[in-house]
Amino acid sequence: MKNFLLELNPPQLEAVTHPAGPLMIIAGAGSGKTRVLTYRIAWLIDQGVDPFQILALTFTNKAAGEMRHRIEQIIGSEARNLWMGTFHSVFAKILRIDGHKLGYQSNFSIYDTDDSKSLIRSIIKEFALDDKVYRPNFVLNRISGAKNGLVSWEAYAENPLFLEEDKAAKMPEIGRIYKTYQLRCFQANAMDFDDLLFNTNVLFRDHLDVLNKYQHKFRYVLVDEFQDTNVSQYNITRKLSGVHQNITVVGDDAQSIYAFRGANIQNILNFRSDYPELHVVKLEQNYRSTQTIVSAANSVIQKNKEQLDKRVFTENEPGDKIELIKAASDQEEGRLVASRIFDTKSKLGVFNRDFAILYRTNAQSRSFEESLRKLNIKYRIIGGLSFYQRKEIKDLLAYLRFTVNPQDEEAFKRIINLPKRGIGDQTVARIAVSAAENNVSIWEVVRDIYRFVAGRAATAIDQFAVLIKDFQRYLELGKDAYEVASHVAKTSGILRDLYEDKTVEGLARYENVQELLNSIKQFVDNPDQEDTSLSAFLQTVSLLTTADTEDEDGDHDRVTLMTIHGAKGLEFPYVFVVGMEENLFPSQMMLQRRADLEEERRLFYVALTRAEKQVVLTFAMQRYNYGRLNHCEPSRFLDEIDPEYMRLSAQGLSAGRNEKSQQSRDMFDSMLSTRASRLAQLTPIKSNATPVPPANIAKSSADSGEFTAPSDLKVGQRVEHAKFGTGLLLKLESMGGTQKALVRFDQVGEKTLLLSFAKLKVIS
DNA sequence: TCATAGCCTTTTTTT
DNA sequence: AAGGCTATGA
Repeated sequence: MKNFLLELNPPQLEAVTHPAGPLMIIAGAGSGKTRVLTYRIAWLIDQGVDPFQILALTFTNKAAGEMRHRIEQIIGSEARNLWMGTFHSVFAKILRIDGHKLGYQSNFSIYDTDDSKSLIRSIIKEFALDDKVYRPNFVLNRISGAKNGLVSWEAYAENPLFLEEDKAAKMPEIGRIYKTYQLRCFQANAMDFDDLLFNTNVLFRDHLDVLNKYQHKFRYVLVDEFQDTNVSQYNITRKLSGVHQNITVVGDDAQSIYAFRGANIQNILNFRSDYPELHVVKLEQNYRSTQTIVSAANSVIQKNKEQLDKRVFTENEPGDKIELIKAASDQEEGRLVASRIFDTKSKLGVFNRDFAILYRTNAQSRSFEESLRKLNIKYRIIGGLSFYQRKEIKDLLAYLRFTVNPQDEEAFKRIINLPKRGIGDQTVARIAVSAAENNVSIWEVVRDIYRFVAGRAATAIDQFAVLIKDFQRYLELGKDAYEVASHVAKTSGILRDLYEDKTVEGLARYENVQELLNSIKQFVDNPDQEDTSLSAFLQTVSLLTTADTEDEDGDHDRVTLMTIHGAKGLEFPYVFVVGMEENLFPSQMMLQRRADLEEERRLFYVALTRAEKQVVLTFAMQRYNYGRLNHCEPSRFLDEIDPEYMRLSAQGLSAGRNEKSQQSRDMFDSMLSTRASRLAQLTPIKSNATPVPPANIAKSSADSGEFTAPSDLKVGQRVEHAKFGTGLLLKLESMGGTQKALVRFDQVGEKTLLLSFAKLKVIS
């Protein structure tokens, strides 16, 4: 143990060996945060703390696994007894044990976003509301936001602010939808992601014996990525550490990128007032990146108003400048990045695994996949449409879910007519009515269908019921997850249906199901896995994080492709941050509010600071989006990097063989020179420079952060749009912070424009 | 009553 | 580009 401590610098050592009481570690990018957290846990155990008494909450399950592994190397196999995992997985476990006090059974289902959305959609339909006004996505976000802020449906219905906002957004029924949604989840013995945290809060609030149990169990509570916790999560940790007060949080306000999920920078500030005895340690030395990268990242993040006082520095070598590459299209962007990786590999003798391509949206991965494949460069994609989101996988999982928890309404809807057994919407609706009339669950109707419904459809339903009862018998016999799952796959007809589909896609789907069965087998055969029940497997699957997905084969030498969100906590020698275009990064949706722009900037900061040796930024002039070719402008963030640390690359010039490419070359040249002069005009950023308001969005009204339309825009005016020409403004509409204008254009007819006031000019 | 073709809308990040 | 919804035909 002692030897390990020798490797640490003074603030790191201070953090690791802080004896007891509340501790906050403000850890700048690349300052050895994970190492400190790991050593601190090892140190605690070395000091005689029982691993059973330590709870560590991490951001991904993979991070937890790796940390556990490293601790094991330091102090031995005792480390297995640590409680470690994501908030969601740890508290799902606790709810399985104690959730019955809230009326849930321990086999409760976990609804994913699709399930939630589908339930919301059916409630909207049942209420005979217009789903164009009540957009399921919006409603779900609203409910999720309430739950993450610990607002119950009861409280929501009484809150004048929410009611006011909903009325203004023309959605006065959201409170009623929220209530029904919660009741339906409860009846289905299901919790969504937010419920796992919300219900833990309720459990700890209403059942002090339970709270007491865990308060005494966990003498030490540690929270990683604290800047990304929301109120609901914060409240749980605060309660848990209420007795011993031994809470350690590690975070960096500059890397807070989950406000859209309810994360609250304010938590860091609240923390100080909640724990007057708080000890604060700042880790400011960056061991990861070159001086250039650290300085460039600092020059960007300094534009944010909202941040703690901190000075990240490094003693590493200066390193290469940040390169900016311009591409004609998204396809060329892919080619340039791929060939750049190819060249760097052969020139410097580095490996695929030394490169990461980071983008803002998952959809951007395509062009890079194609060009990497062409050059025979192996890659892995993290996130995106993951394995577990594929239809055939979700279908089988729905069968398994329904077998474990026959109250699961969403799983039922998914499988009742799959494979096709002639049970349509009408029949399902009739079952639902029957269930409601007799005040029993849907499963109770299905399992005794002849008692409730007679007729042709009843036979088909009875067959379905017999099938499920057979699956349930397997569970009762104590078969493990693999035995049940392979039986279900064979007997349900899913596998047979896919087998008969001889198309390429059908074959792939068949293999996917086989692969799922393989992974269940692995789960069951894992010696570390104590609980090999189907229920345990389902829980693990539904709480997997994107970073948790394993490499398919043992080949680790791959270029990594992922969103910047997915790159949190990771590092790579060479990082490409691609798609540096206005409205893509920063995202169009985020530009409405000042606070959100700051979050996008933090995201850019995270992207830059992933790199050890070099950053390459790229942008395209044209990009396919929603099946359309769009013209793009370079991102404002490019202007925010101190030009001292940047270099424009001449790459992207395809050799001019004809007039057309000569033309585009000229355009590119002039582009480069205006770009260069714009960069040169920027004076280096001083430490307390005031943020420059973005020029091309409407001015925010003071600091309220609300978007306001120019006041001179009125219905009936003639307006001009850069793309669509002139027209007549028919209607102005504001909904939930989203502003719309309906314009009848002379040339192209009526169009609804989103947030495009800046591009609308009044001409009469 | 059900299945399918074509129309229409969406429009970020993740547990 | 993809998924949901509606109209149409079986």
